[in-house]
Amino acid sequence: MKEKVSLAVINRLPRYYRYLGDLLDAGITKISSQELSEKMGTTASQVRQDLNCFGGFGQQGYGYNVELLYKEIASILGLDRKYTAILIGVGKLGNAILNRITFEKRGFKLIALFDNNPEIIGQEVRGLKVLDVNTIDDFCRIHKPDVAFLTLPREAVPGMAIRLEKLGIKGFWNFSSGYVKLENKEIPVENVHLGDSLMTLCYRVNELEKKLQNQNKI
Amino acid sequence: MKEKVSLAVINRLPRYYRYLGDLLDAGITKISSQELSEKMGTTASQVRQDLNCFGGFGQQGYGYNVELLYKEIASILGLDRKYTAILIGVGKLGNAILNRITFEKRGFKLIALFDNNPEIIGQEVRGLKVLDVNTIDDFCRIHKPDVAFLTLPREAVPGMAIRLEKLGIKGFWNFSSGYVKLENKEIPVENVHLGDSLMTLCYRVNELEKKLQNQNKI
DNA sequence: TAGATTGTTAATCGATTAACAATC
DNA sequence: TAGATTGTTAATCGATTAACAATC
Repeated sequence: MKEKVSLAVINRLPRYYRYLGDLLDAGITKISSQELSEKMGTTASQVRQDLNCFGGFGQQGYGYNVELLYKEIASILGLDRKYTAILIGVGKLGNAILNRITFEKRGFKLIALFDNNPEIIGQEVRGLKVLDVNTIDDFCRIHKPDVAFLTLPREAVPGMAIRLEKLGIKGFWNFSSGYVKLENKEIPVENVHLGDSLMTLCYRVNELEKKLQNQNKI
Repeated sequence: MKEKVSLAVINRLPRYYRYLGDLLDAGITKISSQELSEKMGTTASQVRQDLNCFGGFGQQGYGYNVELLYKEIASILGLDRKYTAILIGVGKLGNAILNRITFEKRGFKLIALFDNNPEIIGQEVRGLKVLDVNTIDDFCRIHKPDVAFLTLPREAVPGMAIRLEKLGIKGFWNFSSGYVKLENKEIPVENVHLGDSLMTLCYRVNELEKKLQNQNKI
């Protein structure tokens, strides 16, 4: 068991988890590091190294029990813990996220939604009434949510982040290109920078094109 | 100028680009690698190494011209190229993406939307009529779009990806947890795995909690 | 010119891969 | 027992950081 596990490994855990879930659904009960690595597009060595950061879940000569490993990874990720979450910004993106993600399976329980648009406030979304963002301070003092999902406009993000940090929020899932810059550098911030992802795609398509053009020349 | 630039560097380019855009907006004309690194939370050395993969854009004793560097990075990423794109799946997520991302600034021009829901087909979104997904083959043969944005349900993704690959699509932006598994391994696939991101956040919040608890014990 | 800061080479660090003894 | 496959140590590879001469 390792002292401090690198972010590279952590980022692979959800992927292992997904693949194992698929195997489970397919009724497969055991898998070797070799087989799993082929599915993931990595090496057997890496699979074993990664898993052994957290413990020896396999069995020599046999491999890994799919169900056991699946549950172990859920436990490592803390998906059984259920942190409470609030979402700020019930616009199109907020709605899409609410609609698409099963928070409960990912370690969170959504307890409130906030917006500043009078037309949206009061609406019911996914069983929760949208609250006025002006009441967020009181809400946090009373209910002490663990994390915040930020699906609001770019400009509003930095201020809201600071405000929520002061209110005791200890994790951010940020969808805007605005920066979540906090006092406490230890508070985790997961950014989903869609624009960045798209620009990376642009670069890679470019590279492929260049390559194809060079091949045609030869 | 480097032969093959690592993905680690590529993934940082959009971030440089964003920060430079902010500087530009703020009317700042020059910046040193040191200053830029502080904003980005990295080292001056890394900034210079990264940029020098593509050319010497700075000037000794002065630093980098913000506007010039901004334009250079746009050109490296290929944002001036404007690849044509289609989007498949005009549900909540598709709509949110359409609403939020300025494709034109990210190297793409959206030319068509597709869905299989009769209620959605025919609607106009962002100036484009939603087309029946059954007509996608003909559309691709005629208009030869470069890339596809996949915002459809998980189950539909693998089949659609293969179908589109055969139709000549050479880049995918995938929002589902379904796998885009292609014949040609060189075709770029950018996955936006929201669930993975959320699970990583869960892990990191967990780590922080553990740390705080240990501190309290001491 | 003196000071600042780049571009680039060299050193370090960390992550990935390979190898193999342990063992189911 | 023989075969398979893990857990783990060692080797390799790549990425990051440091250092410094070049030069604006």
